[in-house]
Parts: sequence; C-alpha cells; structure tokens
Amino acid sequence: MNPSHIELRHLRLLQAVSEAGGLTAAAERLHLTQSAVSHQLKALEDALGLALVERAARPLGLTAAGRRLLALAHSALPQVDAALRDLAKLRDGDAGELRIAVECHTCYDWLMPAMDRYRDVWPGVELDLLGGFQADPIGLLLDKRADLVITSDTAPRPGIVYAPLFGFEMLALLPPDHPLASRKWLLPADFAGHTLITYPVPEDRLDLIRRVLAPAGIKPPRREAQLTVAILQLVASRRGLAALPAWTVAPYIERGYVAARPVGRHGLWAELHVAVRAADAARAYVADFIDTVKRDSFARLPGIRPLVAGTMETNAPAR
Amino acid sequence: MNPSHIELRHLRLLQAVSEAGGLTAAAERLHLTQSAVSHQLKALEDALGLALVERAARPLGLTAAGRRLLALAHSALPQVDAALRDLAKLRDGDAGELRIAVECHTCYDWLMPAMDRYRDVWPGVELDLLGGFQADPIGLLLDKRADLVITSDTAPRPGIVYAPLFGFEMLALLPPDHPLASRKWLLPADFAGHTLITYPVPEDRLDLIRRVLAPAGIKPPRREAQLTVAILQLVASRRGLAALPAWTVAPYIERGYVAARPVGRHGLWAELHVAVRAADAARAYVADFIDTVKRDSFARLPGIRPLVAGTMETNAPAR
DNA sequence: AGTTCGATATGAGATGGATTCATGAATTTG
DNA sequence: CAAATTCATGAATCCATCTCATATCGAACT
Repeated sequence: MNPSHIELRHLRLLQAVSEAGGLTAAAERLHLTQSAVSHQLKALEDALGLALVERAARPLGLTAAGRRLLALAHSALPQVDAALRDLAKLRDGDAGELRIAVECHTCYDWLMPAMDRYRDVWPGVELDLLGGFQADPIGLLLDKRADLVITSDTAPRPGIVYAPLFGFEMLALLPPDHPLASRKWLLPADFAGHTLITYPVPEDRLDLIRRVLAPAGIKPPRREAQLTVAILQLVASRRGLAALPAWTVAPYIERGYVAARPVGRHGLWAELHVAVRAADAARAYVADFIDTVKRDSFARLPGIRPLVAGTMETNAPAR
Repeated sequence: MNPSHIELRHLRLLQAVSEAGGLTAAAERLHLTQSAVSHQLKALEDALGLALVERAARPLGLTAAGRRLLALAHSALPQVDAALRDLAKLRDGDAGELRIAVECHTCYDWLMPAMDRYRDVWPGVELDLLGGFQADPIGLLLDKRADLVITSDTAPRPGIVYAPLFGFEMLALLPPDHPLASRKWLLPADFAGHTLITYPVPEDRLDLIRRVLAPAGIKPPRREAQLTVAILQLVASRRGLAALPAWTVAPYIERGYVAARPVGRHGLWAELHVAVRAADAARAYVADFIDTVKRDSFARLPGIRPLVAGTMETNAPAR
C-alpha cells in the first residue's frame, strides 16, 4: 500500500484506537474483530513507514506521527459527517418532528446535552421530550403519540425496530466508610440486611432485583426516592444501598461522597436501545439522531461499552 | 454500500470527474479504466440515493448534491495531502537540495509557478534552477551537478529513474490570415516552401522535424530565435511557421496574434518526464516535487493529457 | 518463579468489493 | 448516415480486507 492510498477508514480506525485506548476496545466500537484492527493498523503503519501507536503503554499512546494523523482525523471526519448530513437533507428534506419518550430516570443526564448538539445541525426538526414515567412507552410509538423511545426492552413488536445505543454498568453504591467498601466487588448476599434505595418503579424494572437479587432469593426492604440526589444522600447517610449507572455516579465518587463497587465478578451490565416505528427508521433526521446520541455518549460517558447489534447481554463480559 | 462508508477514493473520483469534465478523461487521470469510474460513480450515487453528475451535458455537469460533495473534496483532500506531507517530513526530514535542469525552453512557463507553490510547503528544501541549454542533462544527474531533470528523453540509463509528467500537444503556428489557417489541421507537405522558426537547438531535438517533416522527406529552411516572443513575432510578421506547446501559445491565440493548428489528424503529441537518480527517487521532498508539478500542471495548462506510466507515445491518441 | 488473564500479533483461508474485459446503447460529428 | 466518442452494464477476475485460530507478550497475582 502506498501512503497516498490512505482512506477515511484509516482515520476512523486511528480515532477509535485513540478514544478507546486500545485495539480490542476500538475493534468493538468499529464492529470489527481485534484481528482486523491489528492488521489494518499494521498495514497503515507499513504504508507510511512510521509507527503510529506506542504499543508498550497502557492505555495505548500515540506517537508524534499518530498524533499528526489524529489531528487530520479530528478535522476531516466532522467535515465528512457534515457533508453527508447535508446530502441527506437534500434527499429527504430537513424538517421533521421527534417526540421522545424515555424509560430510564438517569437518561436525561446524557440525553439533554445530546439533544442540544442535535438541534445545532437539524434546526428544522421539532424536538419534544415527553415527561413523566411511561408504563408502556412502545405503546406510545404505536399510537403515534411519540416518535422515538429510549428503552432497555427490545422485545420484538410488529412495526417497531430497535437500534442498540450502548451497554452500561450499574454500580452498587455504599457509604465510603462502609465495611463492604473494602471488597473489590459485591455479591448478592451482601445486599441482605440492607435497605435498597430505588426510583419509584415496579420491581421488574430494576435490573439489580430482577437479575441479581431475585434469582439469589434475596428480598431486601425497599425505600423509594424520586431524585438521583435524594438517593445518593440516603446512601451517604447510611440509610441503605443503591445501584445506579456508572455515568450518573461518577462525579459523586470522584468527590468521595459515596463509594461504588461492581455487582458480581464482571459487574452488572444493562443496555439501552432506541425504538422507532419501522416506517421512520430510514428518515435521515431520525437515523442521525441515533447517531448523534451514540457518538456523544461514547465521547463523554464513563463505563459504557458498544453493543453488538441484536445481542441481549446478561452478566458476562461482552462476547 | 452505506453512505457512511464513503471514502477518500470517492472524493478523489468526483474531483477528477469534475476537473476532467467527463468519466473517460477522469479515468485516465486516475489511471483506471472508464468502466471502473462508471461503476464506482454509480455505486456512490446508489449509496447516497442521489445523482451526482448530469450525464446529459457536455462537459459533464454536477448536480447540487455533486457540488456539495465536491466542496467537501476541495476542503478535505488538501488537508489529507498536508498531513501526509507532514508525516513524510517526520520520516525523512524536511530539508534537502533540488538543483533542477530543464531541457525545454517553454517549460519555465509552468515550472516557475509550480516551484513557488512547492516552496510554500517545503521551505527547508533549497531550490536551484540550472540556467542555459544543457546538451546532456542526464549526465548532470550522474555527475551530481543536478538532482532533477525535466526531459522528453526516457532512454534507460543505469541509476536513473523516470516519472511521467504529462503529454502535451505541439501546435503549428501561422499568421491568422494565412491561407493554411482555413485548414482543420496541417500536413507535412504544408510546411514545404515555408521557413521554420525554432529555438536554437539541434534538429534531432525538434519533434516537428524529427517525427513529422524528416520522415516525410521535407527539409524546410530554418531560422532560429532565442525567445518565445521573438518566434511569435516572426510568425505574425509572415517570416515563417513554427511549432510550440499548446500552453505556451494559448494566450497569443486568444488575442488573435497568431493562429494555431494541430499537426496531422491527431495532432503532434510529445511528453515530458522527470528524471532523478534512483537513490533520490524515494525521498519525500523529491516525490512531492514531482507530485506538485503534475497537480499544478493539470490544474492550469491547456492541451495536456495524462501519460500511462512507461508508454512512449507517438502520433496516435492515448490508448 | 509459575500461573492466569488480558491484550496484541500473525498466518491461512474465506469473503466481498473493486477493477477489468467485452460489449451494447446513446450521442455527437463530419 | 457512417464513424467516432462517450457512458453503461454484466460477467469474470483480482485483490484488499476480514475472520478464525493460534501464538506471543506482558502484567498481576499467588
């Protein structure tokens, strides 16, 4: 391969490697195997006659050449995306309506900023966020009272298609000085004898209970709180334990307000998906919304990982 | 193919089609077959769901979508080139020396502007233009008194490698009101009875004599002039005919100062190549000089065409 | 030091996209 | 209208890329 045969694929590869901090993680994001990423990176380095990544360090670092090429990626790839968006507008028009229903309380954390970014590039799309807890958000889609739903439930329904967003880790929260904080991770039995502090939703919507405690036959008393800060406050003041997505609790952990531990050896991983009516899935402004959310999330949320399309994960690590 | 699988290859394709004004001409520039260009363009249009070129018009026009994508190409491709140049500097260093010997008088027309552009991106390379007419410029290369030669002679010499620049048409010049000006093109016999006005170089360096008149057994009297303007003036004042590269005479033809006609049915085409020592061919600043000259020439010179690597053309159209 | 685990490298083979070849249709030119 | 030029298209070929299987490497743990 000749250096002048460099392609956008290579820039996307380098960007993924840099953001993910490793070839294996990059491969997952790109929906390739680790082998493909390794081969392709090597081919690129051979073509340029320069090493691009420092393989010794962890997380993987870039060489000076790698950083120069990454700078190209950072400047060129957004231009390409913008052009493709303009072409999509040329094809499908640039107006539309997107009424969004959200199933999970903590999703607003990343959804609002993502919506702000989306508004910048699709000013013609009317964005609405449906408030309140929805018992059956997919029903809203079918009734045409919503256009897009963010959910963890991907049970097939006629006329509905799902697109995976990301997998995220639910972390168990406990007071920083709690005896269990010395443990590397918590086991179901550790929850016995503690109050579980949750949002006010049915038990079968709580992954910790449905997938960890109930199978182990453990039924701790529950206490409900509406707001995330309230839950954190209750945990910090030793009223009980809780489990929240990693991205929600990261800032509090950093400040030492609460401690967080994985649930089980590999952690408790859940997923988020987007559901839309099949008829809407091809619309450019819909597809780009999903894209924007995904890109934005991976750029900013800690403790999330890519999903292989169509895989419902349980407790095991991806793959 | 999905729109997001667009590659730089597609941008280069669209740019070539737009600049060349047709798929066939674009194919030659890209060193591909016309079929490949057609297939690839169609695949791209299918992926985007949009037509990019107006196939009806001649020269081929772009649609609104095509223009948007071309705008991307114009902004992204130079960034890529700049990055690759930086990487080459990182690998090979950014300094060097380039003493250039030129065989043809009219080459300065395009060489000087190209050198100016080159200086902008390789400020560390010392550029020198060797003056005067060189009898054996390749000898200068071997003696290390020059580093790069622009020549039409590609006779293999050990330690020397050639890179094709472009093919160009030699146009016969005559006074605008000359009887021969009514002809679509001139034949060897038409030169009989006219004085031939040339630069002061040996006969075997004049393509018109060596390849057209001598084979036809025609030996018109010669008159020599040092400067291009002097030759033009002599032709305009009816002292004889001349033959010069199309790019040199284009501005004078436009003003009606002289008339120009092809020599023979398909015109008299000559070629220019770059010769360097084999040891220098891989140096980044050398390769990029050749690249810059080529790019610059195709962007600005009228009546030139790409060369297939390693083909010595005669009188027939390319391919 | 040995073992295990996670990550990267590598060779062989499969796959699919890109290219060429051969040809046809459409359009222009003299 | 014949000749030439250009673009389109289907089939065959080729080659780059990907996956699979496995090797290698290094770090963490015991």
